[in-house]
Amino acid sequence: MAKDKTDNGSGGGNGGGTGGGIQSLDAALRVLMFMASRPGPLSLSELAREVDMPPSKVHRYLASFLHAGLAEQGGRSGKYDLGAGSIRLGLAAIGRHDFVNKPSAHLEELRDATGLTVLLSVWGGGGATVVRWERAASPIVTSMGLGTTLPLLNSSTGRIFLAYAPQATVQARLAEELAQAAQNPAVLGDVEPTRSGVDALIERVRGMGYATVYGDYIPGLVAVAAPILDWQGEAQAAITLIGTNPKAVQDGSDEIGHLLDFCRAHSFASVGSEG
Amino acid sequence: MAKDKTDNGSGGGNGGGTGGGIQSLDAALRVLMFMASRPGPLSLSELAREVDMPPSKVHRYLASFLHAGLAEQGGRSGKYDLGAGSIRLGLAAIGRHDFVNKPSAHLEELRDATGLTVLLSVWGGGGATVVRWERAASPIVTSMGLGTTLPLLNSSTGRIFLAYAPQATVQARLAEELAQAAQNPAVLGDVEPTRSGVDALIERVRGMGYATVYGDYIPGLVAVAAPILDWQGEAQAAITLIGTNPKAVQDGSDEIGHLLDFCRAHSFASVGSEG
DNA sequence: CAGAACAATTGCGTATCACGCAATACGTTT
DNA sequence: AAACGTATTGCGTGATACGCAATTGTTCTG
Repeated sequence: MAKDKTDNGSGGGNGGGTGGGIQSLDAALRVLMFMASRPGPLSLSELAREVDMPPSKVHRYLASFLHAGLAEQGGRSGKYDLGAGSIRLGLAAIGRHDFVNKPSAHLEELRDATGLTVLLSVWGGGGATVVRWERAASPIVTSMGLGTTLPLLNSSTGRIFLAYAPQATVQARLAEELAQAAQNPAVLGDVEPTRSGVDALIERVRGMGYATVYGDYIPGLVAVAAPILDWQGEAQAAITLIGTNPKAVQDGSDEIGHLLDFCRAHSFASVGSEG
Repeated sequence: MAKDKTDNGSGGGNGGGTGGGIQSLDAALRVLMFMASRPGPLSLSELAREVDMPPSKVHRYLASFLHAGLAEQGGRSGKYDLGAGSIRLGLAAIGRHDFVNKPSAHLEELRDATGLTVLLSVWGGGGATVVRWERAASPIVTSMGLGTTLPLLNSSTGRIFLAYAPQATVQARLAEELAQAAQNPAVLGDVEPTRSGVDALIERVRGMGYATVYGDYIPGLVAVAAPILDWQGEAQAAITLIGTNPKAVQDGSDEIGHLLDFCRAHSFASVGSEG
């Protein structure tokens, strides 16, 4: 009895768009992922407006996120941001990917072989993010470190993802940087801030299998980066060498040879032309 | 108004443990964070047993996680694991994390819990530099303040960086202090000013997870310091407690317990062995 | 310093929906 | 082929998440 009230078949699963999930959880996770898509903290009202939900609803989601440590609330302003729990979650997820795990154990060897600072970056959160690094002895004073997000166009690391990551992945960031570069064309020495200029850059990088910059991102520093490719030939990670001596990153240098050997050893596809 | 029927206060908010969150979301996030705490994929039944929930409940949570990309389902066995969305979320959080400002907001609590002066230092400018501090009630007159650079060998703060910062970082400073100590061996009470003496010190600090000094740097003051570690196990900052009572910094004291709790809460690696 | 304007938070009732149970589909083992 | 264990899916109902609106807290303004 009391059967006729169930006209929608909602209880528990549903046959609709989500495909068997929980509606409130889907809504909550949409809020969480939206927070991840934004560069910084958000106020409750901003967040509620952007995800098109009542503030009280979002507030209760946030209370649960706070409790789980996935989000944190900034002191005075009361703005919300991702928290330490999100970092733990992300590190756990990163730690399971062989494309990060395998190389990171050997970064030290690469540093010793080249004498340069070594970075391992992955794409996420709207940019190339440094997740491992090994410092060289030479005192490189910079604000860079673990967690740094590198630009797409004027860092060697970014250029690797530009050339070897799926277009859809980098598109949003590319549009941003192109718009920004249109106002400051000077910062991009060797690239035209246009669609065709970018295509030419991609061709150039793919042809070489690596990317170099000479003080474009940080004056006085030179860098060279190469991709770690999965079976589809897409970049899962990038390895970057950073130093001060331009000769170290010139075509055909021993350092680049070591870098390419390293990336080849940890890739499931070859960097060259054939697939 | 003021109906007396509100005995549980369940609707919307609740007055219980979570503090205003959503129960189903709390449960779902417990599942997610549990997955993060495990090294690899888990089957539905394992997961359900471990978090003590019915499998069907967990299954619906996982369906939502799948849609959000936070989890993925392994092809053959149907096991569940963290997905690309977790990486995106984590990288977004990593990019915003600040190893200085996040702990700074809670230094006051540590001071109140211990009754000691609290310092937060980072490595910069060629040495351990004090960037935050909370003065305790007892007036400790010293020439120390913001921007003070602490010695590597005979301050507890310096010893933390000696033991937990990359060798390349502290190398130059270490050479300086060793050369200086060779002329004045007296100032280093418990350490031989030799390479092997330093190695023994490092081992000692790492074994304990913290470092103490008794008036070595400033006569009449005792100090204990512990590291805040990033996910590579390297020190990003050091927290130091300073007082006058030697008993406060003796092994097993409450003050050291609070210090270690504090550092653990702000670290992404454990001080014990290494990660 | 008072008051207004705005944002964040919290009660409350009700319609909704997530939960538990049990049946089914799926895959692997004997 | 049969049997077992696991993942998945309907279903009804009681718990509960939602929207609304009152309230508190905080910042701007006169």
